[in-house]
Amino acid sequence: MDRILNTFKKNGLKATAARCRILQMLYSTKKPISARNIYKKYSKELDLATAYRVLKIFEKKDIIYSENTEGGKKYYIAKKPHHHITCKKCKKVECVPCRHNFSEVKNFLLIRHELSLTGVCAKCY
Amino acid sequence: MDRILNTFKKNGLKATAARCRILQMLYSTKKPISARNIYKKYSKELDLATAYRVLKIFEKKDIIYSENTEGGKKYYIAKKPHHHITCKKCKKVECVPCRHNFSEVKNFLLIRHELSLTGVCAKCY
DNA sequence: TTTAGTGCAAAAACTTTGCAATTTA
DNA sequence: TAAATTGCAAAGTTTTTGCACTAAA
Repeated sequence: MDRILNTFKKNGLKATAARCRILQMLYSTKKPISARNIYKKYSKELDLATAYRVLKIFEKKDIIYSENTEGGKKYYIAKKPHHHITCKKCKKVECVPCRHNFSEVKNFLLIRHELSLTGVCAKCY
Repeated sequence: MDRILNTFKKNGLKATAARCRILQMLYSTKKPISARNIYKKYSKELDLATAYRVLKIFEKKDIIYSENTEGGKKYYIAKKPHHHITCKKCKKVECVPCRHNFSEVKNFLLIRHELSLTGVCAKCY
């Protein structure tokens, strides 16, 4: 909880109930999650528009990361840079460490890279 | 044009006007493009729903590839595996060859990977 | 008490679907 | 001519926005 409040203070964000809930949830799952899924979990205490707004500002402050998926944008916490692989059958998501260095992209200064991996997990194979 | 008709024949697809237009367009740009953008270009001769349907079936047949972006799904032709980098300022899109081998993902059989790169191009820097 | 954040409702943007009419092979 | 494809209209999803109200600092 301190960690969360610190994050807000460091980033000049007011510590509101909505923000606490959302960041807490992201910390606890670590898997990428959509605004709608967060909203579903807290539909009584949280508006969907607020979820979208909070996630957007967290990303802008580099508190969380995002990736664009089939079902829309998903957000997640990342201690170390990593990516996700989704099992095509059971939809399980696992983290994959990022081993790549993209500084070599010609004529571009790289700002961010987003890698989306799809496969079949050992169980489903 | 022969190339296009051949592609349809090879994949058991009827050669309709809509499909020809769309595949032609993808061949000529090679940049990722959305259903809506294709529709805009041909709004008189092509329905938006058809564009979505055609693109979906092309992808299923591995005639084209897709990536999920900020503004929704985009499709493109790829001779060799490659990715795209978008300039954050001018939105220009360039192709980046794919140099990566992801066979090493633990406990997963990899089916596809999608890499999205964002940076600032030399002109805008 | 001032400013930033939220809820609600409406709308914009993206995507899918059913069905009748049309087109292709 | 039979089967696949399309256009149209409607609806389902995802995301954004304006505005009045509320809560945090």
